[in-house]
Amino acid sequence: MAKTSENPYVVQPVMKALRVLELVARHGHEIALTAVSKELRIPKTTTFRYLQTLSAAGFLDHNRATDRYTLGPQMRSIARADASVSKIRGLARPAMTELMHEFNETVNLAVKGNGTIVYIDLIEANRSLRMQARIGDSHPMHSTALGKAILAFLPEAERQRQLDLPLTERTGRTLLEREEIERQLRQVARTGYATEMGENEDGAMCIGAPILDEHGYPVAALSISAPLMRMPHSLAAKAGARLREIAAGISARLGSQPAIAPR
Amino acid sequence: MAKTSENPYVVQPVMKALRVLELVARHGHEIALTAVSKELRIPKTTTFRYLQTLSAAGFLDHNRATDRYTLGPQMRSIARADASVSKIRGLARPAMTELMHEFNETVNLAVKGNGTIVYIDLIEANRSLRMQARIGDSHPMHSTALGKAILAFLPEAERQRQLDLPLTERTGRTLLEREEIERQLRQVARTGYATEMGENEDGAMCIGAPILDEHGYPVAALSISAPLMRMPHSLAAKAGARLREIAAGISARLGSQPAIAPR
DNA sequence: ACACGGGTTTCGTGTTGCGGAATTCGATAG
DNA sequence: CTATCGAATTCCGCAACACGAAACCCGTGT
Repeated sequence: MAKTSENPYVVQPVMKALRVLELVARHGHEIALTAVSKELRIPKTTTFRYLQTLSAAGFLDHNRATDRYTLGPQMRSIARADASVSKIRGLARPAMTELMHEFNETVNLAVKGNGTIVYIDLIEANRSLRMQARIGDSHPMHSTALGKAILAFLPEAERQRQLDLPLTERTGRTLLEREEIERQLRQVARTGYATEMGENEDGAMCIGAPILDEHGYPVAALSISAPLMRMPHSLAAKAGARLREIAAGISARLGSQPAIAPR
Repeated sequence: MAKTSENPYVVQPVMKALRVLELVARHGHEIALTAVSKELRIPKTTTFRYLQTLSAAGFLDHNRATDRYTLGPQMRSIARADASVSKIRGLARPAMTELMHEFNETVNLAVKGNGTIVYIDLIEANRSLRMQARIGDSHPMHSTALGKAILAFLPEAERQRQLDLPLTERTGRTLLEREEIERQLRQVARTGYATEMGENEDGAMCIGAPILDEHGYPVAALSISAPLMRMPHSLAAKAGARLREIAAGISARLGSQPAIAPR
């Protein structure tokens, strides 16, 4: 077999299992062990083990009734998440660049993770003083403008569930009282953007607006972050309005209906 | 390690590699070897091999410039194909049941594979005499009504490429001359449905209409199949018209613009 | 120049994946 | 009810090969 010649670091079991995964996935319908084994010329026993492993990991689904295999939830879930993220990133990027130039501050894009927000893109201002998140970082919902923007537009039940979790204290100014947080979230829902002042990182502030999908669900948020000293109230209000506007534009392109329908 | 206790047939390298795949995929952005290794508590060397293998298989993408990994084309392609198939199947199913009752013959749904059509669903008529395809089977394009319906609506270049391949002879009546096939395809393009009489299976016939996606590309086709003796010309014409109508309905729900725009 | 962090390569070890064969299971038939 | 076939599981002994520590390489920052 000349298969190994390519890359000395490929682990054969993994490679073969991936071929099984691909075959099953592309088959488009339930397929049985023997069929896979014959098609790929991998002995039945080995194929069996791969199918078991792939199923155990959720990448395949084993229908016990028919003893056949299909694409599993894990694959679908990963694909969905990825498609959603890249769609949002793609839609947001031009607007983010524009925003960055407009205010000459760093612009961030984050999606809602499980109880956190995860940065998926950011465009850095060309300034010496800046404290940045990195793409892939997670931050708590309640201590960031990005998170507060999302929280404010979450369905009531889910928001309550989020706020019931223990709230970590990132800085001395991090909001921890339920009352105060809820008051702010109502405010965010009214104005359409959230503000955070030194609650996540000392000396830094952030203004964020939510991005809603076609169901009106806040899947992501857009923000501008700056050192506290560089962002006076008047400028913050202007930035908030601008963020709201741009985020709404992205939401619209995700299929979200604006509050007041045009046409 | 209590990990193995579950299922004695899981092969560890595969399982661990899948955890790597999942982590990278869910990270939503480029991630480096060391980060993966630390996160999953898998030694650097091993993680390295998995990342190499996953990349070699196309499930991950290795950015040589930054030495980081992202979700690869293979995953996206599989996900796309799967989403498309299940969407079409879901949209078509009710109409297929209806059609089956209307004509009391088997109704088939197939997607375009690579040079073939692949059955992704079928509803069988409750009759004793029937010769069926099975879900997952592939048949040549040129010998089936499903395939001819798709061929007729393919972009010129791709159709030519298909017809340049050697054409297998399924029965004595299978069309093999380029001239005759192209004549028929023009006819199909005009009438909106394709007919096949004993060209794929002796004694069986089939009538098919294409399902077009939002770009007008024929991603799938719908058909009614019956023994030759049970489907006289007059009935076939009626079935063709009905198939065209129903397939167009499904196409519309896939976002395809009808030939004559309404509104 | 040096240390450091991250990626790649080497290499000897023994784990563990492999696959042939035996077994069970279930459906169909006689 | 027994036979038979085809498919999925289980068993088992062997050695291939995955493993991971450590060495190495290379670019960066100090």
